[in-house]
Amino acid sequence: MNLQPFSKPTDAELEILQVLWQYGASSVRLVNEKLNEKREVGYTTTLKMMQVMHEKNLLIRDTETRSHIYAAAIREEDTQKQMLRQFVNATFRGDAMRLVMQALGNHEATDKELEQIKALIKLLENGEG
Amino acid sequence: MNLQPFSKPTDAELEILQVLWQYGASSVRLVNEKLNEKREVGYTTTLKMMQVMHEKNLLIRDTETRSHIYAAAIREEDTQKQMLRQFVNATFRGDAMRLVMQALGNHEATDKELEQIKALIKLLENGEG
DNA sequence: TTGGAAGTACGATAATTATCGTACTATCTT
DNA sequence: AAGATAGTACGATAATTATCGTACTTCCAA
Repeated sequence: MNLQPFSKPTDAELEILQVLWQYGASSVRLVNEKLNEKREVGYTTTLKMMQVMHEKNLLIRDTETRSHIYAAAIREEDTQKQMLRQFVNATFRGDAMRLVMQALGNHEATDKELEQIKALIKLLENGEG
Repeated sequence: MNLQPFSKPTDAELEILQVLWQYGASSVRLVNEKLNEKREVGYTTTLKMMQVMHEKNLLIRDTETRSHIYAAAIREEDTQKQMLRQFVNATFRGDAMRLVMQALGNHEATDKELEQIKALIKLLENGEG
């Protein structure tokens, strides 16, 4: 599965993917509106980006209806996983644990979150070893 | 401190910063050699990059000696912190805890690392609230 | 049935990044 | 002192990304 060599989406492409992951298959119109909640960007800019992403096989689309419907061609979790790996390598010289410590240390961890982590640690401690 | 608005270094810039963080102040020659352990890159390419980074205030340099000596102008930990924040926002929609869970889940955590995390959790549980 | 609204396609362009060739300069070596 | 060596400066360029204007198309509504 997932044979293509992963090519990191750009920041702007990621913004579009986020919208599609969050709201599911959508028109350019909707994506553009969501983007504009964060920053100003022209409609045709978003359109062009999504067309290019379609060519890059980052998006699939249905052109049956007049306003074409786009969806992410890659799964959010797979993408996150790959981007995380690259990020850790590039920024933390491959030391994932340092990243975790940083993230934990800076984050205002809630009780519930700490519980989650403790549960995960337990799993890891017993688990497949 | 750190008044400038943080502008994310590019991937290639980060590679150079990594060398300088790891080996301390260095000549272009040395940086280029280290880069070439990973991928092929021409000497003048590295030189030019470092000159540009100097203009961007990412590097400082000492031009006293014939072969100029460059050093990172930004601290590794500060940079990591800021990049981590941006990465989490862009890739995990701001959910740092999801990142931690992913990183922990994918990482083969050693006993020692789990101990570290447990210690950190304890700190967070008692600590400053 | 026609005119406007909403859509797509596509080319042009600006900005940024990465790359390197070439010219110039300073330093060693013999 | 002359030539080789190692360095810097800098301009040109390719590639990529982001942005948008304009032309064309389709559909609905008056």
